[in-house]
Amino acid sequence: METRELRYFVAVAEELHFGRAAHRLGMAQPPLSRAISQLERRLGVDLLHRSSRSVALTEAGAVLLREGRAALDAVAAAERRTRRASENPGLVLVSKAGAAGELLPKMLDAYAAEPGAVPVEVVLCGAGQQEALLRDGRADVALLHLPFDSTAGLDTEELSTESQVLVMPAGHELSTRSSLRMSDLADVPWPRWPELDGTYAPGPGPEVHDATQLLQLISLGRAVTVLPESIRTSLHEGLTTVPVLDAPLVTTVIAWPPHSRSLALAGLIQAATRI
Amino acid sequence: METRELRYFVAVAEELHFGRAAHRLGMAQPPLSRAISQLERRLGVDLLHRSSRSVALTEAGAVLLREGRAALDAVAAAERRTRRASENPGLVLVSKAGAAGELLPKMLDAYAAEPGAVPVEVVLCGAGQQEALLRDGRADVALLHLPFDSTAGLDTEELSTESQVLVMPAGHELSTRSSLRMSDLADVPWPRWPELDGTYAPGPGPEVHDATQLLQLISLGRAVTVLPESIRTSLHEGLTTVPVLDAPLVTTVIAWPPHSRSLALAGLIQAATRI
DNA sequence: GCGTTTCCATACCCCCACGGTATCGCTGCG
DNA sequence: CGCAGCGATACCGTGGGGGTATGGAAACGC
Repeated sequence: METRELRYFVAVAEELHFGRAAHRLGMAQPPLSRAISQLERRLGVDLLHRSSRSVALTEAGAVLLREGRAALDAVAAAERRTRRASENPGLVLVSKAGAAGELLPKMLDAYAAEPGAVPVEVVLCGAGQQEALLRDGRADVALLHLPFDSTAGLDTEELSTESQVLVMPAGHELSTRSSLRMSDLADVPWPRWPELDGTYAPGPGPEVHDATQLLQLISLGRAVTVLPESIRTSLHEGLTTVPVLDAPLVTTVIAWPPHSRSLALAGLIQAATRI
Repeated sequence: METRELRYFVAVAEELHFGRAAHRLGMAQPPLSRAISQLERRLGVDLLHRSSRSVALTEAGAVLLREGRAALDAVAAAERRTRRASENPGLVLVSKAGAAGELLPKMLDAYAAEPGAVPVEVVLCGAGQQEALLRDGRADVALLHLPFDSTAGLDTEELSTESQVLVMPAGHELSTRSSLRMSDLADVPWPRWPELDGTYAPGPGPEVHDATQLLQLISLGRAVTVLPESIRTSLHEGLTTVPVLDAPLVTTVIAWPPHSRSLALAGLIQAATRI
């Protein structure tokens, strides 16, 4: 199967419309129709139920859509990483903006001090995007925070585990407590983070899209939230924290695509786990 | 990048010889040379150091070899799974021969009792092959045993954790002990399992390639070994076990490729975790 | 109910890119 | 210095991928 065929099929399967898919692919509709039927004939599998009015996926077609997307991602990642490897011998590390605390600089310093260390470019992105960046080859390695991020399909090493604290303005009614439980926070509206598609789920809390914005909202008394305790080192005045005893523990892991353990990456991982 | 180009490059990168690579690909050498230089020109990256006498990978070439293999695997898996989905709506589960104990039949029964369950084909294979079967699409889901198997690049759910026991013939000198420590076994020669390539590492222990063979060797007094305690339910007479207190705990997990969570697979995973 | 619109499939043509053969040019070796 | 080995280049033929025009079936409007 050629990637061209996969691209064609994925386009048709997503649009469920040969005309639109052909337009998206920058080609005419008839060759696209032919390409898909050839693919079906070569696989010996019906991928689409067609009537002259509508197109629908068969069971097998749904499988090929899922698997084909992953395969196309893998090909794109191969190309991107190859290009990056030639123009820049370094690594690209991705982390959530504002979430890395002191671990990240320590790790980078420790790695930079090693013989044979390569430059590490740090990319900060929104929550939930790290996986996509790793999968399609724009990044080599990521810092993830369990249990929030998923490590599906990645190799990982645990770096640290920490408890969580409630972050609030200094004058907040809960700021005098020495510790809290989740039940104390039952009726607090949580800030809402964007979904993968960039939209927000409905709810009472304020919409936020990065940690800076969140901390500013907290300063203004418009929000409170529970964050890993390492956030305390980067809080400005006017904010205070109280431990939340039964909040889930947050584990920071370093994660990378399983097949891509280059020498440089192995060094960085090793440096990270030694901290 | 087309898969054809990737196949060509991988062949050349593995052979480091255009003539042999072309032969392996069933084509003549000149079009292969051209295809590779075109690929290099299109990527804008030198993949190979060539002299008229020898070929060597550049840094970027090494990256493309790694990533390209993974991408080709993904494409092959997409094709295989699609074909399987059309001719057979079931799932293929792979487990190490003799390692699944009672968990596997329980799991299959629990799943089969569910509404909408599909047939599950069980494939038993040698140690360390499950990952390859999952990666290239010949299987949908696997039972793995940590810490022996690696779950790199897979999604997993823990099913059970058990301690390990020493398995030996009934008359063995250690069989009268109520428990053991690893230090008691320091000078016991371990049976040797095949490596990924099918060869055996040198060493004093007997060579084995499946659990049946191993148990027979133990019956004959030619070997002893440490196995998860669930093995006890399937031991025939003449073999006995003693707990090894400080042997690593064995966790059985169910594992699947991260992007392939079909409805049927989700059902099987759920049934498995409920046990 | 018939024209119209909206799709996907078919028919036909063209061109390019892929693969083949022949050959060159470089290099290490006897 | 000649030869053998190997990759690159030159040139050619063909198959297949893409284009346009058109067919044909199904939903929709009046």
